[in-house]
Amino acid sequence: MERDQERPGLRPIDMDSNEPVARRVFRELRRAIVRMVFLPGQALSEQDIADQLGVSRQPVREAFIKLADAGLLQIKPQRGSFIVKISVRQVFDARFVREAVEVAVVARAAAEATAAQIEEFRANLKQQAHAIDARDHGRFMELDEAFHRSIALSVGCDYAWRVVEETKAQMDRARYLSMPDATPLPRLVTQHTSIVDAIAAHDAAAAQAAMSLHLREILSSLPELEKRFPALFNHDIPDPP
Amino acid sequence: MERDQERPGLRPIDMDSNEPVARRVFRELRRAIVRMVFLPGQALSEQDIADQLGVSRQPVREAFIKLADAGLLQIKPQRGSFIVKISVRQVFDARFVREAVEVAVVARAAAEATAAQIEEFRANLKQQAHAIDARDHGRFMELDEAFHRSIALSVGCDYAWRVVEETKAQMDRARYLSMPDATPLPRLVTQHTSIVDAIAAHDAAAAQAAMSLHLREILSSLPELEKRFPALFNHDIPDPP
DNA sequence: TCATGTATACTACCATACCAGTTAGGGTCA
DNA sequence: TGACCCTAACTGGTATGGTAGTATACATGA
Repeated sequence: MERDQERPGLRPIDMDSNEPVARRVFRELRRAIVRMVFLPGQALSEQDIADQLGVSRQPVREAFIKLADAGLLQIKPQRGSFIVKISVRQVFDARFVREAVEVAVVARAAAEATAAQIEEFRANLKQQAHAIDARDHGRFMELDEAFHRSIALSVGCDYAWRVVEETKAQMDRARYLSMPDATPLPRLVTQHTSIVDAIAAHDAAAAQAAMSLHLREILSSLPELEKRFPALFNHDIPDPP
Repeated sequence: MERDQERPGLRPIDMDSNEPVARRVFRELRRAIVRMVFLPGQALSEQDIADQLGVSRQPVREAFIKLADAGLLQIKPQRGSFIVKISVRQVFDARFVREAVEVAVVARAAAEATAAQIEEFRANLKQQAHAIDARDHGRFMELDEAFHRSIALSVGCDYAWRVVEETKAQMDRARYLSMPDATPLPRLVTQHTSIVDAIAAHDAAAAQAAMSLHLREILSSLPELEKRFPALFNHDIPDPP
């Protein structure tokens, strides 16, 4: 048996593609970090990753820098690079920004969304229900992200969604941690439905309230997670630069 | 006379410092772009900048990539890197996100700010008035930024401020463009004062409304600027990747 | 046993060299 | 004169070499 099959790790970078190697390395690493393939606290070496992926150190270095900007990797000069531990403070900060942006977006959606777009949202909701029936948590998380994204893009808030995406990275690590037991997914679908209903009714205030409530509940299990996986969390205050 | 005195350009990077060269190059370039030392549309070469700053291409390249992420530079592989033209669409998108975040921040400030912090805000307001009396526009913009930052940091919204900083870069280029004639600065101080008053009264709704109004007016002169400096603006839709 | 100095094996950072793709200009040929 | 092609001089992307700093294992000493 191939060991790579059992433990996902990192697959070699797909050659013969126009896309810069550095960008693909970044995406692959980011995916691995968010999906907890690399655990918080773990050290990552430019040389190691370069060898595993079959590329030189240079693109790996560029990917490292972008990961550091995204708050997923801490580069300690002349010492090493480490997956940042999940910080409850940091996750809640990200949630705060995400709520601010998505609440503003959904208000615009309630004012501007067309019937066709609302139908699209509802179609996604049906798929979410199917994914739950099939016990396919990974699929549900993809649909969840697509749901929020489609709302933002439907009203032209591309840049706003880009900001949300960055904040999501922090939050999603915690969500992947809680995946097996799973937060009650049907409840999330109910909340999603409330959001769409408010948009369809062109009730901005209700849409904002529904989105706000939804985003506040997503992380309700965070304190419990911190107790269950203390090694993956950063409890103290971060050291200044 | 030194030519460097007349045309700011780029000064050589300060040696003997622990801070990574790449970061300093990034800051210097970002400052130059936001202050319109490099004009939108202008080509920037990694090699040129490296020579001007007295460093190698490597840290310059890293700075370029970060500038591209910030939406200030467009890197066209094998062709060149160009200061992105100001896009009205992009500036308004940034403004939308900034308003969403700062409105949420100021609501929290209205709920939590202490008397000492409010005094600090008012002290800044006085300095703003002095800067206007002294016709020191540059100083005013610094105080303006410090004002918004101090509100965010006073309630622990460090990450939120980081997001705002990114959005500000887009907006500030337009503001520097309108600097000489100047938007009516006393009006901005009045709006700032309204915000502080609402915070002091612990009236979250009023604070939100004041901040929202303030951020909407900042760019009221943007369409006029586009007419006066058409070469610096990007009028068409951006070409897909 | 414990504290301390030192050699070594890392790290990330920066400089340099090479590569492939693009562009612009000049010369050639119809 | 005009369309074409080829060459040379760029561009950014990648690979590699060298340097300074840090952590650690280990030997040495009290």
